[in-house]
Amino acid sequence: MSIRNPKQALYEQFAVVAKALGNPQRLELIEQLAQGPRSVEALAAKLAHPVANVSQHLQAMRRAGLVTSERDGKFVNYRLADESVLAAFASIRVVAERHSAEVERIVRGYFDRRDDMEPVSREELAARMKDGLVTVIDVRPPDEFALGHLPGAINVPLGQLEQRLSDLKAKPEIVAYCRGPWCVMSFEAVALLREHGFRARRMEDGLPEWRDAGLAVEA
Amino acid sequence: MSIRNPKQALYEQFAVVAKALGNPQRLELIEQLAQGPRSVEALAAKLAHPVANVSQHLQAMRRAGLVTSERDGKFVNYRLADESVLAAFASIRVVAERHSAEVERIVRGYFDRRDDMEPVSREELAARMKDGLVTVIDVRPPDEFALGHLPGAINVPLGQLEQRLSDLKAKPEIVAYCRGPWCVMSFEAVALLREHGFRARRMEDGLPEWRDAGLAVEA
DNA sequence: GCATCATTCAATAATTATGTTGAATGAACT
DNA sequence: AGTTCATTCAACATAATTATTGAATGATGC
Repeated sequence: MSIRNPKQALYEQFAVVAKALGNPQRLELIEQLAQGPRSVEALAAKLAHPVANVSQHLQAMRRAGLVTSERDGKFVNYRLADESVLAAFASIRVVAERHSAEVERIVRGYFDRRDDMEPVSREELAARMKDGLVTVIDVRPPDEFALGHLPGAINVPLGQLEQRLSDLKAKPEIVAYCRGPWCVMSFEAVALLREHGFRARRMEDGLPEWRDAGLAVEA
Repeated sequence: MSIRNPKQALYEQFAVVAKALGNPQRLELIEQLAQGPRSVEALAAKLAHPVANVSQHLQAMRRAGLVTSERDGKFVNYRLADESVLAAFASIRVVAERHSAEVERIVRGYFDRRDDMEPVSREELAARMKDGLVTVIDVRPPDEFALGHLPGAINVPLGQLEQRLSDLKAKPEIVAYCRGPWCVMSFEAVALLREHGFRARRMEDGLPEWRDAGLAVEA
């Protein structure tokens, strides 16, 4: 159909946005960018993908309005257009969690200790932090931690957690968080901590959701 | 990459859902299904597309978990999996409205009287309806009206509006609504009513949003 | 100016999505 | 049993997406 009415034209534009979200690599880029702005090179390193490939995906997302870019010296930094992009990602995740048998299978297979983990909600954690009853650890890599983290959180990247167990104060409970609701690292951190006798839980969401909820972030 | 970690596998599933939303025809089907369950034939007639084509799109959406189907006699009725699908659609629409220059262009070109139209919010309309100060007209086709509409609304399909102007009581104001926020029919209805001297406005959302907000629907 | 280096472009090949056509399926009814 | 008819399947052609490679761009700093 060559002649389109305005409604069809609008729907095509909505489809452009959805299409831009319809690729696992781009979703991973969004998760990374939700931590903070990044250069193409940094993103390529994180995802372990060729730079040209990442650049193309970023440009596709820019065309769709999901991200913006800004040159800084010889680097081009990309960032999420705004929080509505993360909201769209979240709503797609909800649909998948509710209706995809495959998601359920993956979660069962790899996150089977999930029910044991009794995730802590943002609100609950904020309350417990105020009482000083909890040690909060951020298991993301240091560069992501540096761009913002929960107030008072200590940065213990997952790879170093085992060696640094003695650093953790013997508060009643340890809460681990990372990039977002399905970020694997906090699951593994909690499992490891429990193996060593700590009382540990996950925060339900990651830093981006915490920030979007208007809660305080330390830089 | 043939070996995938659970995170990548999850992201692939999220991408499946987003991809299923990444097609204008499927989005139109979702808008239709948001009005109520429909058979393949009915949907094909609404969209003026071949039945086999619509069937394939519906099956793609079913695989992605967006819709469910149920046989009723010789018809197969499809319906949205749940309200999270409409929420995902809405969040994608928000991203497009905020960041797509093309969407802005379309809206300017075809909906340029939009600012004049001072849309009525659901809450405001609900209040005015209670006071009996407003005539509510549903400009959708009769079959969609029959599946549910605002309490007290009268069904005046857009094509019949001009002939039925005399039916409209001289209440202080007429409010028109249709399928959703970007449904063209309510815009055109308001423009036509104003040309004939009526004081008319649009409701901001459509019936599906009204229903999802928990407000009363008449069958 | 010239070299460096992050990013983008261009060209290719492989895969996947899309629309069309006509035939197959399968439930309902005679 | 056979007919009808809504839906689905199968096969094909076309278009779009994706990853990969190497070259081009363009800003920086010597």
